[in-house]
Amino acid sequence: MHEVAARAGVSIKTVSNVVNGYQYIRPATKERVEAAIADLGYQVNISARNLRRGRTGIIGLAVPELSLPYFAELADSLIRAAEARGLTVLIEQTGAVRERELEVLSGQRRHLTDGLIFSPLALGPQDAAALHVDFPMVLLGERIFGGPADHVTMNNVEAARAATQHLLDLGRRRIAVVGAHEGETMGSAALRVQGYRQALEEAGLAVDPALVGEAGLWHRATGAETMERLLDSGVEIDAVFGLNDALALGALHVLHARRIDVPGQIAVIGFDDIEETAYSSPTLTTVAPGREQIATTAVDLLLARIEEVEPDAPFVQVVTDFEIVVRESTLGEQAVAAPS
Amino acid sequence: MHEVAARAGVSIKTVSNVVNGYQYIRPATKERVEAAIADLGYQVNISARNLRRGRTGIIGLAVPELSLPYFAELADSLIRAAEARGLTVLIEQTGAVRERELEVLSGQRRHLTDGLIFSPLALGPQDAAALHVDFPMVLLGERIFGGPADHVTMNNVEAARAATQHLLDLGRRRIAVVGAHEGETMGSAALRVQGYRQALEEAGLAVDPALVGEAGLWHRATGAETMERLLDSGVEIDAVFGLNDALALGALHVLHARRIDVPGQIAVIGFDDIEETAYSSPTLTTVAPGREQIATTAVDLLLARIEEVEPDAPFVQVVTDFEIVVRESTLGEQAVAAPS
DNA sequence: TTGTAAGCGTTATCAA
DNA sequence: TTGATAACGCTTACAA
Repeated sequence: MHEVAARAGVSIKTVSNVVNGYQYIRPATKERVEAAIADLGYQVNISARNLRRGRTGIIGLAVPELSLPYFAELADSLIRAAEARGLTVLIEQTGAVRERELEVLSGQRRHLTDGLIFSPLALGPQDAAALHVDFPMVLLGERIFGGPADHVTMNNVEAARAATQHLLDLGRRRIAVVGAHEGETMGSAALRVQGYRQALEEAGLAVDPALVGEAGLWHRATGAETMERLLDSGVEIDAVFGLNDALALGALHVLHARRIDVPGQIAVIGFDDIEETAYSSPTLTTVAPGREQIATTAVDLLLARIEEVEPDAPFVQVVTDFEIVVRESTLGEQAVAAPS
Repeated sequence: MHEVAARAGVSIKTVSNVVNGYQYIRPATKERVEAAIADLGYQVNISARNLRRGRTGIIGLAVPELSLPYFAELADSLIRAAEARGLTVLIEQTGAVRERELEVLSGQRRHLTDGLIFSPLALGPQDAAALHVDFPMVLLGERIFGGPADHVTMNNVEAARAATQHLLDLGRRRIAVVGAHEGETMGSAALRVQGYRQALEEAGLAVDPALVGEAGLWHRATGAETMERLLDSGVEIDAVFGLNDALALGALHVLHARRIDVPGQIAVIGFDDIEETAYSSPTLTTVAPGREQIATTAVDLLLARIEEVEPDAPFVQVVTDFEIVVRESTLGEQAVAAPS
């Protein structure tokens, strides 16, 4: 910057002003400075700017793992939303491990970022205190209620109720769940099972515990295992509600391997609307949670906190929309137009 | 840091020494400083350190998009590898758009990072000059040859030859390709088609141009479209080589929709070994490129450049191993043990 | 409209 | 083994 100033015959302050688009600069001066910048190929040193400004323009994104398609697609949307607002995203993977999720809240990386978008999966009620952080943070997902931070979530209960209702409307009565977390009272699993129960009760059906399959991790592999356990138990099943798409796709895999017709014998619905669901065989009916809306809302909320638009605004909870996307796994192959 | 120094009764230099694990500190002094750090909950200011050290501890990762499972899984591995070496990863999405790929090489973000791992998809021979950058960079993929940077790649020709050979070994003779890029002479598409041709020629078979299906983007949707075009053309086909898994899965989707038995009528093989291939119906035979090896190699190469272990070391090209993973889409359902 | 000078929180140099 | 002091490159009062 000194070199640029010398070459343009001005002070470094003026160079700084030009670089930062300060208004009151004589056009001639500005031109000279810009010429000097171009000649020397000067670029501002971001570290120095960060130090002085106390901001980095980077926001952290903490997710379980990018190899889970839902989080990969979410990260994609968040990166785009952040970029549109001049922010860069630093991704941290927690592996859904409690210790790592706690680290995210206190770690060194927080000094590198202006704020954090955090999708916790392992934190429990006992960790509520750790969420009282002194930096801007937006929580994603359903893990925390009344949390001490802005929070973007969807109406899980209602969405799960609608998904179950969709199966009931098709005449299914023996609807199994894949992915329940026994003993949990908060988090996506608990809420979605709650919606499932509600729908059944409203239809005047009892909830058969034998139909509720546990799966700790929500991966394809655990979905497959749970589906096998359910089938092996001999319980009667005419539909499956996978609490996320990965679980549902794992279940679909097992049903295919056992030559069980989907949706003829068993209809399947998932949750998340990851891209893969439009291409599986059969294609998977699922709940679309409005990923873009979640991403832009989260970034906007975080940016408002970072810029202290309203310093003492109370923490908000934004509930996003959802939609049931009907595909072959519940309606059959004739009824749904193939994509592509 | 000043406060810590005051509390411990030492100079800030000593605090700095303790923080950085400098060797020659009297244990008593060290203890006092550490106590003061704990009391005050002090944490070093990374921006200041970056400014002074001229390094940020962040490396950039530029990929087309995270919603493509291959790149999501690659990013996952790279983030883990970087973390194990004390580095943080900043992800940039280029959307496989040439302008954005060029931006990555010159953009402001480069000042935020110590180096770049770059997986270009759109740059062509005319952009070779832009790759002469003055910061540490490691290239991934097959887009550039003799590039002016370290380069991690796999033997695409050989891998594609092996994939085609696998189909030939099964007795298939009318092997279609999905994903070719006409007119291109470098890049994964060209190399993989080359391997395909080699295998056919070695088997004494002619290459039928009608069997080579174009697909610009390597997504499920384009794979589906290309498969439909091939089928509609009426050309005889008994096997399909998807140049990546997304294309192959898109093709699989169309074959399923048209009630064409896989692998009975048409066998299918993909390329990349994304997780989804182990759960599709049928599961997909594919080429596994050794993702972990690619990730750790890339990070190690980059770190060596950043740390200038050997300042003038010539650029290296590391060729990673591959393996054919045989699943139902070529062998049938009886022959392969199901996962889970 | 532009310049001067202070200071952001570290680390590096060199002396003690 | 430790301390004083000078950078690192920028932004920002404040002054001119």
